[in-house]
Amino acid sequence: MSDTIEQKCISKGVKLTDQRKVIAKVLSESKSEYGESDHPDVDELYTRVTKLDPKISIATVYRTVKLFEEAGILTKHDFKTGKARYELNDDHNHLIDIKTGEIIEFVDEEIEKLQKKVAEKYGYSLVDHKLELYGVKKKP
Amino acid sequence: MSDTIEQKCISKGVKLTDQRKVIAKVLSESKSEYGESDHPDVDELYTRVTKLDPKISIATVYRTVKLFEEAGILTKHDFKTGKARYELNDDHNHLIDIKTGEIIEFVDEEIEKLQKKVAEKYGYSLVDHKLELYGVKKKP
DNA sequence: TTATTTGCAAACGGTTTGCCGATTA
DNA sequence: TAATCGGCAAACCGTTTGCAAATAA
Repeated sequence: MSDTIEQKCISKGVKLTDQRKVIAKVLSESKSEYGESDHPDVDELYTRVTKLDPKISIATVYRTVKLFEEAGILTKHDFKTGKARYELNDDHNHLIDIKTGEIIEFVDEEIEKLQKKVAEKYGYSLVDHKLELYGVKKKP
Repeated sequence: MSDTIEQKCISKGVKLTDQRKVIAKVLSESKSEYGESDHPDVDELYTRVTKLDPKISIATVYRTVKLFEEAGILTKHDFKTGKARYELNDDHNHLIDIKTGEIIEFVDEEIEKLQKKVAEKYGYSLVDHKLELYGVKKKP
């Protein structure tokens, strides 16, 4: 589970090219100072990637990001902001500050359980879910 | 609360043009046979609208839909499908069949409460939320 | 009348793709 | 070597916008 991206690629039969290694490196370093993913978009990834290898094209970033998503390595988010944003796969939800855009990650076991229950109730088994909370900071 | 779209427009100071009336009409008739919204995208709206008034342009549909959204009449959804889809404002969540694309609407008071609790926990007051469950139908 | 709206077509911005030389396994 | 990949630039597609004519209030 805590394999590196490169290991995951190998186990999924994804060819490891230089460009993909660089992109993988940037992705695994995409953490905020609190250790959470900072959810970069493709442009942002592209600028970080070209610092390590200036010859990589943005088309490659798009292709790689899609590849990694299909391999179950990355998760794509749309939020309410036009551009798609990516982060390493992990099972958590997002609380988004509608004033600042700050993103807080959280998990809540109880909510997870209830989600499963709702799906069951309609005769479905839950495959995936997306929960986004939008809020404003309260005065202390 | 159960005002018609036209009434809402008037109370929000939105000018009622012929085109907007037609689009409002189509939107309020956008129900599945079970009375749920069928979540049309702009293209779909456009084809329905032009059946009533063939001269309306797609630009007007885009502008109107955005206007109605800003007026709190419509809700825009992105789901995982490229095009934005719209429905009359209502407070419910979506369970999406990943095989068929069928959309089931649901509300769950318990989940709502927990969401509010999570936001509070991080010092936020909840302004909006989005919950999507993706599932597959179980064998009976 | 006057500010707003519409239709048209062109522009936009994020994303995808065809071609072909380069690279991986 | 065979299959896949990457760079480039052009295409794509949903959405937005500038402009002049039309229209709601």
